[in-house]
Amino acid sequence: MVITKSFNNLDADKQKRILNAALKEFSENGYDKASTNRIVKEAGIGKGMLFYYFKNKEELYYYLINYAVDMMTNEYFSLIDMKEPDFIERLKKSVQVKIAFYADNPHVNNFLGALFLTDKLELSADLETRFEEMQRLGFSILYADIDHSLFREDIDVDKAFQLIRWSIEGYQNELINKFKGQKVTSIDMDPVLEEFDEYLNIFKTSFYKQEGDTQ
Amino acid sequence: MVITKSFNNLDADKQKRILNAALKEFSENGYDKASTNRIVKEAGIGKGMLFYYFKNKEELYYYLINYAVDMMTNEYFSLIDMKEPDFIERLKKSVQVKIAFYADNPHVNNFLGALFLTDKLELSADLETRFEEMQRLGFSILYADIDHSLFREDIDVDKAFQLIRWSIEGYQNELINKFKGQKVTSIDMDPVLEEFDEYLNIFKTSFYKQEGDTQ
DNA sequence: TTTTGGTTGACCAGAGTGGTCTATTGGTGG
DNA sequence: CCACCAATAGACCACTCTGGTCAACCAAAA
Repeated sequence: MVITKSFNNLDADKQKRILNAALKEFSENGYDKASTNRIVKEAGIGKGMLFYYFKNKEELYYYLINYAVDMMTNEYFSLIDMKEPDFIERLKKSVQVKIAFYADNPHVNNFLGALFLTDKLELSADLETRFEEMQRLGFSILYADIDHSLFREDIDVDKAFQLIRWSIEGYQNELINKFKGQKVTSIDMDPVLEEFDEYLNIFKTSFYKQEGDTQ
Repeated sequence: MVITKSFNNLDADKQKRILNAALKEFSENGYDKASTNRIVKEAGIGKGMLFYYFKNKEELYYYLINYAVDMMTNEYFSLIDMKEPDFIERLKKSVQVKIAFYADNPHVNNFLGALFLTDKLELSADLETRFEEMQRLGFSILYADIDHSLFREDIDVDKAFQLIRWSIEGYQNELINKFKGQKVTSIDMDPVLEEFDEYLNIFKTSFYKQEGDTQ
């Protein structure tokens, strides 16, 4: 990564404004159709500055990939308790972390998601391995050292993992759609988390061994 | 809807090529950023023809909305067996219908999905009501006359519906991603449907009353 | 031979593209 | 007070792409 010293010396707020604007633009339109004009307008800076901070569109894009991967690993993954052996409990906590992360970085997830769907052939080898490492890390953070014995004997645990994960994703998307346009910080999360718990408890009562079950 | 007689008299293949190209372009880029140039290239027709068939971009878009809603109601919803009282069984069948529908109309779902997320303020009142009716129909096709008594007493049936629906959506997305770029017709669906059944059977064993349960 | 419906792509004005550069600001050191 | 310099804005550049038009062409019918 080239220096971009000038950008790194900016006050944190401005940095974030620019990065969020750029992440949003790229994740919504893809590399080619992303517009630097829209980025500077959204970020509230002059056109010249973007190319003062980053030598061109491409370098900005690479910077964003590094940034997004860093944020994901340091501000999200690292906060999840991998000691928790109960899959559903671990998920409950990870979702709370995710909400806080999303409030600060509303576009990092979408950006990385779009990057995942993109043909990565054109990425530098270094970036690609970093990205793949991040994916592996995300995987193990969800599944490593999970206590399989909590699940009923008559259901396939790996498939159950998937079902639970997909359900959470679906619930998330529904929330994002429902609260579209509202500031995350302005939303009262308590009833949301409560409802979320109810959903997960259904999985607990139906996928887990119940007290009194013959082992 | 304006006549567009010239377009309706085209042979069915060409119509479909044009409609599919347009549906794809609009669903991937939204109305403003959709390009008529890309549509005609993808459809394999001259630029002039598009504006010979449709008077302008806007009319094409409205035609597509009508078309997509029609297809959805007549070629998809109408083929689903609403007599089946078992929620999961009904879903199993509806997914098979959906796969066949998707093979013929790979972009209708995405187009309507994008339309749903769009701010519908700008749509004509007529189109909007048609669209909403379609949504209501889709809802009742899934949920009407479902036998709730199949479910265990200790879980919230409506929430269970959601969990199952989200799981199916997640599985679908995974498939779409996995087979991205391949022609749907070239895919061997048997193992897919088998795996799909296994997932749904997990729900059956865990959400439904089991034989021997005290009622 | 003329007419007619279908078809193409060159072409248009205007908007948008990534990127450059000049002019200006405000602060700092001498 | 001057000289310097990093930071900043946005007018501007050549170029591409936009939705839409239109003259020319073609095959078949009359």
